[in-house]
Amino acid sequence: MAQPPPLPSPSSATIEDVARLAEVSIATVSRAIHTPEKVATSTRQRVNQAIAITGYTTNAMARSLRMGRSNMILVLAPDIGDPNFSSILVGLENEARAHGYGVLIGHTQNDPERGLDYLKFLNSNQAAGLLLFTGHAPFGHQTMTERLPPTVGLFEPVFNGQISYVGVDDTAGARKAAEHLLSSGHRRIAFIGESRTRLGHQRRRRGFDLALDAARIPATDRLVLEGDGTIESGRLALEQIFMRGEAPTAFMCVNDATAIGVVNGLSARGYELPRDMSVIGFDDIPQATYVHPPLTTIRQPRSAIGRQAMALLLQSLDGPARPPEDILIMPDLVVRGSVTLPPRR
Amino acid sequence: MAQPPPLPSPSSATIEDVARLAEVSIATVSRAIHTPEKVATSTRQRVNQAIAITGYTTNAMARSLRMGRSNMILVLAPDIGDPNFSSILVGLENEARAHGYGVLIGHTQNDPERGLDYLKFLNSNQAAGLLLFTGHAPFGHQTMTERLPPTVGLFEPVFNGQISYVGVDDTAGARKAAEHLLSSGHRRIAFIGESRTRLGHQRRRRGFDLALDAARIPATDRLVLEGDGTIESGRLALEQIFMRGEAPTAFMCVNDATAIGVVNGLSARGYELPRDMSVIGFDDIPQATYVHPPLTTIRQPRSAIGRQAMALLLQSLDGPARPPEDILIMPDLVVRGSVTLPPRR
DNA sequence: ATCATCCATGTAAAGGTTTACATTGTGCGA
DNA sequence: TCGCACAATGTAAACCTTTACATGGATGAT
Repeated sequence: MAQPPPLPSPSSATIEDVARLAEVSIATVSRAIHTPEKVATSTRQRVNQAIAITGYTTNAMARSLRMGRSNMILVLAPDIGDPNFSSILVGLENEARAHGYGVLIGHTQNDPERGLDYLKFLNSNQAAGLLLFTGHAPFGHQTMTERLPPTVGLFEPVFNGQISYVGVDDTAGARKAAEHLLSSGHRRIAFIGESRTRLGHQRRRRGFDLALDAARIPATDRLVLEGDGTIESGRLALEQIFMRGEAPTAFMCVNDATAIGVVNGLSARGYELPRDMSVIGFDDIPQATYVHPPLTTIRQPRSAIGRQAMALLLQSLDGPARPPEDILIMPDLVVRGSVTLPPRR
Repeated sequence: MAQPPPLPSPSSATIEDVARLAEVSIATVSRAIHTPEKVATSTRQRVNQAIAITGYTTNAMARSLRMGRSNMILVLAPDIGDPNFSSILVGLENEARAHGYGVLIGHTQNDPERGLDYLKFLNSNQAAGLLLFTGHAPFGHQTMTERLPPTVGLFEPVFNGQISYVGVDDTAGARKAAEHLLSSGHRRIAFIGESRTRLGHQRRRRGFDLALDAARIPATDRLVLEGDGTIESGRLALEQIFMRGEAPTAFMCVNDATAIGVVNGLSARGYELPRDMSVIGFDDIPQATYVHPPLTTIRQPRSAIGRQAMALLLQSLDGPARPPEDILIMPDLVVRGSVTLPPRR
């Protein structure tokens, strides 16, 4: 008859249980786990057996308390639903896992109270490193970075550039987008989504200007409208343009959400796209494929950003402190159906 | 002249620093924080002052280690990008926060290895409770639930119903959807997304059958196609229907993603919707608004589910153990543009 | 004046690890 | 045979809290 399997201890086993069973001291158990070469083979075997029987797993909390450092990385995002977020996460996690780190996610909702909760988490050494999504400084801007563990920003700089960040080369990407419109023959182009606060969006504006400068399009021929990067803001900007009565032949939008707003607005006004108007976005979010027409846009190299950001973070965890470093990855143009030649006058 | 502000200790202050400064014992400090009524007013003031000066925040890890329980809730999801997830999260977090708990998110990607990492996290008492998204059992199905902290499932039952879950009443919701199609005059209706594994989807199928039974639609008039709930699966099922040459007048899809696949497929074949075909979905994901035509669907009461699930979890944290309990919330029909009368023959 | 209460505070243990240092025992060279 | 080096293991402190229990002093009743 088969023996019933050994009962796993109801509340999980401690290192002491293992030591007792293996008839060694707890120090030896710890060594058998972390520096096996310092333990005699026979002892090691007994310990491993005892671990198997008890089902022991080391209490990460006690471990971190003692070591003053955990092996978790905290990723803080203002909005988990951000379509950029979920795809970047996989890159982050793969890289972390390869180095023995786990990833936890915190959702701040741009609420400083919540940010503070996570700050306490960090101050208790419950995470060894911090990743900040989309340039938000979740603890209020005055936070001293000295109290934080090693930190890397994702997509946008944080804390006035006091820390490293990994992002896309917004200027170059935007320039590619604008050049695509120019080379399709457009001359009157509107830029939708001017921002005073978001650096990335400012850079995209700059890329737009660089391309149009190079093509010698006079500044007076450029329409620039403000927007906060939401679908609604795209629609709104469109209204303003039509109120002024100066319709361009193409729209370059600061991101895909804005572009979707513009596309919807144009369709609602009876324009047939892309015959009557061309629209280009930035980001390549999943929805970009499902708009009609599918959006031509600039693709965020998401998994590359995730991988590099985590790699950078892990370096500063293990290695010595290094000066902040900005890594910009070049994005690519994705041609779909929303850009064609301008209509004949 | 203003004094320079007191330097915050470089590595964060411990309770001992506070005690020294306030000239009391660490026990008194702890009491001043947690049971202030047991500390003399004057002492309490001195302690509070010392806390302010040192910038002390209690080390959550040491606290949890001592108390054998933390005040964090872990939410485990196979796919953070799931459009249901982000909106449910807010409900969860609000409820948790109101009771002094924080929320951390783990992304399992349906990878048992990652699941195991989070299991270690739990076994170290780093989270007091667990929330499982979409019926996935991230540690492999054989895991003994005894080792887990109090756990509640979201949307679908987990561990064969051994734990409570909060979800939508899929059967009733699907019935509402089917009845909407019936009352619009449809008689030949296809159900897209039959599943052998996902219970929620099976229930939706059942709601479909109940409605059609009640309307005395013979079983032979019902088309049922398999699908795994992805956009692609919707498109695929559509192909099969056309290959068989038995087009219905309406499609009831197991979820919105499937419905989007069907809508795209129909448009690609030149059908004009909703004139030629009606389509109804389930879930009401954000994209449902941006398809053409906007999708009529059944709305998941997301924030209610989040709130209730967290409330249920918190109850079993504080109160005594209770038997597993299933809470089903009734979803509502959202009428948009994808359902009309069937075309005349 | 004596004693019992009670309030405010301190002492010390416990929670589960890791690791510097101390101890033991073995083998080897002289 | 002695002593030394080194390998294997054990002892105990430290990480930072919380809390049961002990202590001391003041208050009030008798």
